[in-house]
Amino acid sequence: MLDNTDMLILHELSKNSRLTMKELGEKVHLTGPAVSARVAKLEDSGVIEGYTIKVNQVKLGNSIHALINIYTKSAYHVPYLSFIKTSENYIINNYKISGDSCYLLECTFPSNEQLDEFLKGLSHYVNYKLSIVINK
Amino acid sequence: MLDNTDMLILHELSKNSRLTMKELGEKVHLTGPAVSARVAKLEDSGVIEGYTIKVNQVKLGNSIHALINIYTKSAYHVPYLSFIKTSENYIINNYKISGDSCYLLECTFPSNEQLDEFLKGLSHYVNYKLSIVINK
DNA sequence: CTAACTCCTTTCATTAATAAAGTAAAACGT
DNA sequence: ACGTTTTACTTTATTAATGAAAGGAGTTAG
Repeated sequence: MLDNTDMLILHELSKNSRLTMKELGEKVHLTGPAVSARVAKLEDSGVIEGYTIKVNQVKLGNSIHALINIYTKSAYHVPYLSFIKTSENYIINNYKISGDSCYLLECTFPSNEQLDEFLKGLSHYVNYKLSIVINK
Repeated sequence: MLDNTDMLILHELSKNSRLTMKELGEKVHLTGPAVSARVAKLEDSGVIEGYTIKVNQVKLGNSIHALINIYTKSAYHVPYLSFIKTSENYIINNYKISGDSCYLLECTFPSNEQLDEFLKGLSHYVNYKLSIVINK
């Protein structure tokens, strides 16, 4: 399915997805058109889901990175799920998980005020346990 | 510092970081060179930290997405940190966090065998609580 | 009022992307 | 074993984007 060259391509594009096909080709020892065809295949097969940027949230003013374990009070999760949709700008990920809690919610906030506001709303729907990311 | 156009640029590049400057310019109502200069500024200021791809880990054969709460036995974290460096291929993120546990470790594995192997090694250095991502 | 600065557009030369054609090797069926 | 098809690549040529340079409009400061 995927050979070593494909893995190299994924590795290089993970490091820099704005490489030109020519540059990428040089890194994996192929010509531009050849590597371009491989990348198109990786896109079509869904291995490459998209191209994106890493944004420094702190420089955007979002200095608080929070991980919130969610414990739904009832088996009915819809109220929680629609609540976090209304706060989409803060949400990075919402993982449904096995184990202790039902979800792990990853968010960023500009300050404790917005975090507090968010938690106030959240507490209407679920119980939670808050962790703050200190590093990495 | 950042105006509305910059935010639009970040939004569009988050959706697709391989847009040409011309295409990006059309989306934010600027010419190619103008938007190119703004993007260069965002890079220089560190707001844009890099360009990357979203890879479908399942299609890569990594069907298990694990979140592991780490409880270090001693205050000395180095053995744990060097252990996860030896298993770098599985690791996505290692967050140092406040709250109950010391770290939240995010990893992917091809199968339970590799996960089991990893946990066996991990248990020499720390206590842990394992969660598996079911969705999103 | 002018000078300096910022932010943009336009133009143009350079460079990359893309489509098309051709080649070589591998896989397939008979 | 043979010809056919497929796959993966290179080369070439056209089209399109990038990037540098020049210039203009609006803003700020002296």
